[in-house]
Amino acid sequence: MSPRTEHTANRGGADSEIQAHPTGPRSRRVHDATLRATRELLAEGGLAAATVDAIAARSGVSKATIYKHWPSRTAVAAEAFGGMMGDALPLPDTGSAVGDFTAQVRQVSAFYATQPVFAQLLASCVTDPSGSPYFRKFFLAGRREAIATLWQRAIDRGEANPDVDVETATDLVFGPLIFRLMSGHRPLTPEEADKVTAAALGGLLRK
Amino acid sequence: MSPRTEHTANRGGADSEIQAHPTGPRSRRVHDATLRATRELLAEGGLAAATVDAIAARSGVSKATIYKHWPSRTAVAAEAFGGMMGDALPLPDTGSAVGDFTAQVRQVSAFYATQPVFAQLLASCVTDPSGSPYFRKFFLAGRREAIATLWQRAIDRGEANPDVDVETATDLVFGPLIFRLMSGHRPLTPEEADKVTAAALGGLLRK
DNA sequence: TAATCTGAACTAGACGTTTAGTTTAGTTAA
DNA sequence: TTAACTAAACTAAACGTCTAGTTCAGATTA
Repeated sequence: MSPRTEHTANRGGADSEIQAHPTGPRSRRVHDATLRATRELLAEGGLAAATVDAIAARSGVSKATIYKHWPSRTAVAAEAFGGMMGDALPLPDTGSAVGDFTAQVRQVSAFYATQPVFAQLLASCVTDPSGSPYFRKFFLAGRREAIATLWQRAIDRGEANPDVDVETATDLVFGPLIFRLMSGHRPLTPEEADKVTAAALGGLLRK
Repeated sequence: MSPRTEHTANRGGADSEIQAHPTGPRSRRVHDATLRATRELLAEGGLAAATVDAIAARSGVSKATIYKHWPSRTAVAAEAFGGMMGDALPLPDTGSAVGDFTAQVRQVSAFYATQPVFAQLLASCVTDPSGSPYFRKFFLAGRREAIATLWQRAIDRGEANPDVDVETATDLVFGPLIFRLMSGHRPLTPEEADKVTAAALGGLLRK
């Protein structure tokens, strides 16, 4: 079940930070219309164009109702944009850890570089913490799952260092990309992606 | 010479993205007063408290003049806060690459975790690109220099992998911290910092 | 005198809230 | 079966509040 088509209200549990919202057939239509309009606006003009007024105007859903379903503009945008990342990033299966990680980091790097909305959303979560759970659920969760799969394969093959946990491994390969994305001190080219992957896999110290 | 006490206007060159500004004795006073007031406001209430009106009111410098010296609020805040990072992060010298890097990453991690302004500034640069050069000059440059020193030592001792360039090494150790800082998916504790350092130094693959 | 700064008003735009009234889905009861 | 009812959900529009950045006449100072 994709999170994008799930409309059941959330009442506690692992995702308790995600706001509960009405769930009837009317609400489902409203929910979908809001997300669709938001995706269009994000594609056209980035996060800045997806103001709540613009979303309301285009979707035909009133502002008051939008705020019944989401806690903030950032949350709406994160849920709306979230699915696009997973769709754009197929899970590689090259037969080796080096191949798998290299391919995945290149893909993610290219996605970041060509989709400014990603950086805008991440930045928005800093000033609007209510958006963070949405960002994690609809954006990061898929990436972390993908890496977990690659990692387990590498462990099974005896290629991965079992002293490293998968969370640390994930952050080690994606962290540098995020850093560059945010501060802009280095480009996000495929060559740079490969250098990061090689350094992460091989380590900084001499063997 | 510290960047914080440098008041010469910038006319082209490596920092050409930094805006030129008036340089006489009056301007120097104005410049300093603005930065001092901004630092106070940042310390008291984070970036949100350092509005341009508040900076003008506290410093006695008018808004119009502030905008003669900096291109945006983000730029003022980045220059104002920049120096505090270097001051808080002494360069370690433990005698080994593992020791040096572990110490430095722990320090930086603690700084990020306790200084919300850092994340706020980084986020602000995404929506206000004119702030990025200031952030890089007054924030990142010092960190990159520090790592360059540690890295050169490690190379000289034969500990570091010479196939990795210092830029990649820097991003590999700090990237994961930045990533966690922005998305909040993992805490920035000393234990986590050590795990990141160990993974970065040793690599993800089995030896 | 000529560059620089002040002060204050002004523009433009956003978020999120509120209010008053309407629509809908579903349930009860005749 | 069908009519009436109810509670939840939605709409529309205005409102309050905040902020970044601009403009300009006049005072200050190097």
